[in-house]
Amino acid sequence: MHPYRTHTCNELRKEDAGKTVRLSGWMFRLRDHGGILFVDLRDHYGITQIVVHPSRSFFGLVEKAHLESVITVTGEVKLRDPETINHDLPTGEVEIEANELVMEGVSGVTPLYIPDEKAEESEEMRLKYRFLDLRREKLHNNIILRSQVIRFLREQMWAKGFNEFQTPILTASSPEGARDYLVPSRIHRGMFYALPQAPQMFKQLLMVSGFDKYFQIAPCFRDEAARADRSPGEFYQLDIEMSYATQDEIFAVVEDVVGKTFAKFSTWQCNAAPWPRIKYRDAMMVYGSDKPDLRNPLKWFDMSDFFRRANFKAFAACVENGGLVKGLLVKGIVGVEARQGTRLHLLDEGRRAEGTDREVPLARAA
RNA sequence: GGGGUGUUGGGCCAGUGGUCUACGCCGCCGGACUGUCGAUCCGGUAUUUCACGGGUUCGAAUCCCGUACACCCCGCCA
Repeated sequence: MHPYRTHTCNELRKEDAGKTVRLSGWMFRLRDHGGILFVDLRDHYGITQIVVHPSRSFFGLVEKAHLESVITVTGEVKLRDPETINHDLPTGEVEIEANELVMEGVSGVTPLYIPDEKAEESEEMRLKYRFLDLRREKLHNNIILRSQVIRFLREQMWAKGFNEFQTPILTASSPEGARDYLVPSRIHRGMFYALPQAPQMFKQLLMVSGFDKYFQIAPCFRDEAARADRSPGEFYQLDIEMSYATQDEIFAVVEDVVGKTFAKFSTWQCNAAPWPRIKYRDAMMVYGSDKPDLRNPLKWFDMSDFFRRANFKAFAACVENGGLVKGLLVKGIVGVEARQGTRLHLLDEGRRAEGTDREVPLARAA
């Protein structure tokens, strides 16, 4: 018999009843009834209930063990009585009656309580004990999701005939917008490598060498400040390059790959291809941004004609000098004081993360 | 770089200048219990202490100033 396991913790079903099996995993939960112990044994795949009877030599060992200790259990797969079936577990129709038990790794009391999925420890605590936080189902699944998304992106790009290339990490600074990360060189004293902000130069080198269609899940490094939705330092992007392609052909590839990826991994609604196309000038005029968030219902209206004739010289002068005066239509604020300089907090229907509501001027000159 | 908010026992948090010898939940420890699955029930637990330093006050977790750290926003991010 394999020294650690014959099955994973998400494998055994009622058809396996009667088999002698061996499982290894973490003690996720312990229910101590004095005369009988129930251990929820957890591994990457799932949870299986282990039953320990008081006649077993290791009964006391399990009873006193801290959660998250790692054990190997050998025993018989037993059908559960109908009234004790746990319908929340795929393995809930069976349990393992432990006959042998090896304590592989004794755990101390963990600073995070792993079974509590609703816990909201500070970011500092969760990062300090990252190896514990990642044991929790939600974060564990996030890591798996990322793996699957990246695999799916690769499969689609390969299927479309793109070649995947790696490009150097230690390189020279290129004239892009962000600050570079620098790595001191031992060979060239006093000199530094820069980490690539994007694979731009290498990608172009490959294209002029005739490789026709390129993609990379490209690591990018930019030494810029973090944000709530933006980790500092590094990120990965699906980088695509095509030869002899029209703009619409490139859009079609992106719409297909990104659309299918969201359809496969997300329950969020994604536009069917072709996606709405917004000209740069229109985006800037209507949304004030070249990357507008279309969930935000507020649009800028051109009020230049009105203010040209209005009695407010600052705005009228702006229009006379070729500028624009624009306004937002904000409903439900009648009675709110709107003297010059007042700004409104627009909560945007609660979509934004807490504390990130933005201040928007009622009117502005541009 | 600028601004805002916050920091309370192992974790999450409550806490109007005196009723704080600081509440609750979780954890943890001890006890009971042979069918639970967030087990249950009983009892206990935590440098008289509220990030640190100083100040106001008869009296500070609570008010003021400074420092440190954290988070968020702006700047920044082709």
